[in-house]
Amino acid sequence: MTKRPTSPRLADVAKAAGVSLASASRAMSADATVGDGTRMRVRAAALAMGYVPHGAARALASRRTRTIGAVFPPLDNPIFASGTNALARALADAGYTLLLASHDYDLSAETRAARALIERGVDGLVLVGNDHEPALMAMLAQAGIPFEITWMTDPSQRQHAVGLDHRVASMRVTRHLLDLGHREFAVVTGPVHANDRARDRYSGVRDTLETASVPLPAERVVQGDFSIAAGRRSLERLLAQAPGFTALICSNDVQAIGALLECAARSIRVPTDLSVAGFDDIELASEMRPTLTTVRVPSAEIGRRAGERLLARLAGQPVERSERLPAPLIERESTGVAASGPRPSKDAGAPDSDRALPHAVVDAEPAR
Amino acid sequence: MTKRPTSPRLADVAKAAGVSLASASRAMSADATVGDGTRMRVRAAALAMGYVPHGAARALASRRTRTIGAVFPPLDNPIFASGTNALARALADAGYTLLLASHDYDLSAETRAARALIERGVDGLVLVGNDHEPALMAMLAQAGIPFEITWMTDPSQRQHAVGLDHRVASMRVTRHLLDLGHREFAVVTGPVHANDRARDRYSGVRDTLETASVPLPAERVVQGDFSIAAGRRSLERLLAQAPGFTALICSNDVQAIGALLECAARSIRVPTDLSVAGFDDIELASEMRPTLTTVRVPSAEIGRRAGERLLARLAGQPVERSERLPAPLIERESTGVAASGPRPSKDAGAPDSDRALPHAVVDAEPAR
DNA sequence: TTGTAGGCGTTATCAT
DNA sequence: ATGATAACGCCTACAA
Repeated sequence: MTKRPTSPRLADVAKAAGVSLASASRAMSADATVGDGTRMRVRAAALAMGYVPHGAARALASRRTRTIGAVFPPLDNPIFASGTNALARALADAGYTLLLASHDYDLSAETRAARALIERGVDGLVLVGNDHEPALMAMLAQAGIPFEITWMTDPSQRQHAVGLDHRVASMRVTRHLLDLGHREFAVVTGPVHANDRARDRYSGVRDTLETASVPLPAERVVQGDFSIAAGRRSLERLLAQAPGFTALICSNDVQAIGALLECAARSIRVPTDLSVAGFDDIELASEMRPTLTTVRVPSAEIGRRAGERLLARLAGQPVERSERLPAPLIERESTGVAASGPRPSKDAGAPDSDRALPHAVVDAEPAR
Repeated sequence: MTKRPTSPRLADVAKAAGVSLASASRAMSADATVGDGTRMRVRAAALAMGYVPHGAARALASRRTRTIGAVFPPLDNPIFASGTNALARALADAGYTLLLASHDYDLSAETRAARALIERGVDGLVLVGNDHEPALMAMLAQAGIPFEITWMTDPSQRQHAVGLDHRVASMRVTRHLLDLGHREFAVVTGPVHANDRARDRYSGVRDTLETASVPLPAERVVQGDFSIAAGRRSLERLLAQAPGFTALICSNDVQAIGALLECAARSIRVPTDLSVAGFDDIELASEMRPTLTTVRVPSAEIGRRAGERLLARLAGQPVERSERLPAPLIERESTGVAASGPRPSKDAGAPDSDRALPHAVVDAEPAR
């Protein structure tokens, strides 16, 4: 044992390069004012010694960690997985790292997780939706940490947010089915506690039907979590307790695919006997047979933009408060003219030709 | 403006509680020797002032961050998503936080990502597989950071690892199909660069066939990435360039499901005309029609165990070097007796009754 | 352009 | 059980 092999510090690098600690520090950080020769020598010495900066020391002195935190619902959900992935990538490209925490739609767990991230000194935070404990918001305010709300927009424009209007998108789906002549609806909703996205989607359906004077009795609404199995069971329950519906709206694609599989198992023809719609447009939606009518949620773009926006704000650049991404209705094979639909509202004779275009993208952004 | 509202430091809490900085520090960290009264007063003061510990300062002084890093391939892959999820949870339960980085099967990106994590002072690191740049291993060694290899075991027992033997599991799948009388095989392999799991799975198939003197011509092997679309295209290519096979082995479930969907589109009956097998046992595998024969990979458990093992090692507890989790073959509906299978190796008359048990778990751990 | 020196907020080592 | 006080490794005015 020669000397106890502790990893080299910046001071060691400086000594090896024959410069002061300060110069070494400048040479290592990109944009400082250092002589070219000095920079080269320092960098070379650092490389040779296998020097790795000490993040904590750097953070303590500079008061920033080049780290962004994110508190997400379970990553098992494909949309959050792809969002996380895109977020991590956007940050990495800028030399930032993602600190990740997740929770099971449990607000107090979310607060604890966020607290852990804040203690770690994250420079910014990414949250999902607007459902949070006041304590969390207070912590963020006191710590002065910039944050982004994702997947949702903030109508009040108080928070920085990048996402979509789940309610409007959901109304679009409902209207699509109404236009196909459906009058007997059933709904599979997700867990709505601590999940404003699911709540908005449900209220979009309910209110649209109400406006159209189409009833949605309580027995035609069931709640299940976001899994294929839950989708199957939900349809099963609906068929048992209130059969006779011709249109089924699910809170997300995973549930809808479960419903489609259950239909296949029961020889229920889709869309002849039953139309099924989802939400998210995961890869499987366009690959299933029948292909699934759904709303395209740009998860990866949400993740990417959240990262970019946060980085821009940290750099002092202006960004618009709330950014709404398009969430177009994607009409596919799983929805069609109502079987026993009474009076199809519009051109009930023609829609077959429309449906012949499976992957047609109908971006019905409300005209305004 | 009264005083510039900077967030309170431990010194402020100490003052408010009427104790010294040192006592306040001890009162905040669980296991120190402090008087009960002191602890109470300090905690109360901290709560009242909304005190949040400064992680960087703490890390600098204590030389540990209570943070674990993980460098994963894309989380789009369901197995990594659930593994990440379980890992994050296991760590959170112990007061640790997960620092996450991901890469696209790019070794140099992986090294860069790991470096970023090490700079952040992670107390431990989780990697996937054994394919890494020597530079990364050198960094880990020099920094003295404990790490876990996941999804793979390390036969040499040099590294700490928790995972499964992809080769053996893959051989099990192949033998299952051989036993069903298949002699004409086709294989969809994943990207094998920087992915020893995929390599092992492929070699397991190839070697098993070779041992059985069953040919696997080059035209019967295609490579595609891990997506449903790639699975479909791969089957398409195989049918175009070398039709006539009765068994298809895919590198993972996502590809296999793509293949099943393509079969449905082409009216190829599964398993009557073609048997299809996957790997991973994602949720969809048991929900698809036909249900998919595959290997159950305990992704969530791998993530959880990786976290637990790392925490145990950090606590100085002993853990066995390399931990192999069971990866049983799950026989389901997508595999069956070879249509034109020449001389079924064994009891070709009976297997139908076996196949009548769709979800049967056959854990064929090699006897040894 | 480069060097000097004073923090950054906590923990840990000593005394007491 | 508690209190001073010296690290911890780096950044950043400020001075030269």
